[in-house]
Amino acid sequence: MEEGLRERTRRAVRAELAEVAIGLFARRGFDETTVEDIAQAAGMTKRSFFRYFPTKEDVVFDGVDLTGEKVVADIAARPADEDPWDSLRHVLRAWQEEIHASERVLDTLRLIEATPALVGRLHQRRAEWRRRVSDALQGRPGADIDPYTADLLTNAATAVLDAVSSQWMRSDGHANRPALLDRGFTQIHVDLSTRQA
Amino acid sequence: MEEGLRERTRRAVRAELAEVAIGLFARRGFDETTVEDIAQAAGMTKRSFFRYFPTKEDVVFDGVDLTGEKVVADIAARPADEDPWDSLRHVLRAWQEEIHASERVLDTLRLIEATPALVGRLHQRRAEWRRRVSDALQGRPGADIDPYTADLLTNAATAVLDAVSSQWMRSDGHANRPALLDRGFTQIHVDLSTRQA
DNA sequence: CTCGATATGTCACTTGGTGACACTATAAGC
DNA sequence: GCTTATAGTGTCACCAAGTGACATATCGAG
Repeated sequence: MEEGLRERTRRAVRAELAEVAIGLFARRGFDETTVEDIAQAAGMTKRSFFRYFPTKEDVVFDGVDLTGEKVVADIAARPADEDPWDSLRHVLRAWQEEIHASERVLDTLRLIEATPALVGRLHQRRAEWRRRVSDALQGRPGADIDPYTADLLTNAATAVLDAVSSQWMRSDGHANRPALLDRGFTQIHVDLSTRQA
Repeated sequence: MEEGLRERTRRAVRAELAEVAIGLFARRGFDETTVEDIAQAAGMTKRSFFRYFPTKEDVVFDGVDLTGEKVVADIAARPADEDPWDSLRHVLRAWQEEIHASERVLDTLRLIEATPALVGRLHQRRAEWRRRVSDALQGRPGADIDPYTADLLTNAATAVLDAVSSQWMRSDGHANRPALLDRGFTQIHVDLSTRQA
């Protein structure tokens, strides 16, 4: 039980740290804010900050986690005979609906877009995520998908995700993310025919 | 004319620096190699290294430049009434054929894949590149493409590119990049119907 | 030969990030 | 109530990536 308790308080500290950090970033900018600033504002040392987040960039992604254990698991849980493109659509749609409500996402995305280092970090995380999704697609029971096609599917899905985010920001957060996602998944088709090249 | 000359020697120095750096990275790893190591091996100071490359990461992308002014220009140069997806395919295919021959690309890609920092930097560069391509698509005379669709097209194209690279690495550089690209562009279709959501 | 631009070296500094060690508070066991 | 293990924190020293300022060397044009 101590395990759970510790985890809970740890998460609380992380959340507070993230809160404080985002605030400072929004006001002063990412590069202009030092880790020591954040730590001090949160009442701790620089060293302690790094006990909660591995890098300065990661504090931004705390709330808006795009890595999503959940997504990977959900893919695997989908009916095995479902078209993989549809599986991706369903899972990602559910995920979009979740974060659609969340406040702060818009600010966070703007911050990321305005900060090259954060763009890099985001895509780095997403690269890991994609590999796992791609594996999940291939690993489905009875799946007859070659690695190249699996990558194609996964990458195309993130292509839609990125376009959704861009459009959503263009609309100042007014656009409907799930609707945009649906539109993207409809506009893009992925053929599964392997025998071709 | 001095302009050109300076540019030429500058490029030579950059190339040498890149050569040396890649060599060290290959042997010792990216993180284990310090900028001072590189500089010293190339007969100069750490400070001078940074006069040729803005960051340690960038030295890796010197040869394999994925930013490609050229690609953007080529897009704009394509017949205005051509299907944008086909334009992308043609331009990227030509580009793939160019680098297909190039040695060192495989090593470089492996290095990138093995180094999170480089993955981040690669995608960061590519993000900038994509925005410009997307703009180019919309800017074509007579083009009736909304921003969302333009992003969708561009992102889908990079989705193919990424899948090609992955597959190519999986095959230890034996696979035919242009052929893979064609296959990807054929497997993925992008609808241009705007009126939908 | 002199002048002016450009490349380079030197030095000092900031910042992200890490390892080592000491200290404190808390919770469990006696 | 006292002891003791343990997690969280502070402190300090350190490395490496960049950056700005300034001095110096080099080299081509006049």
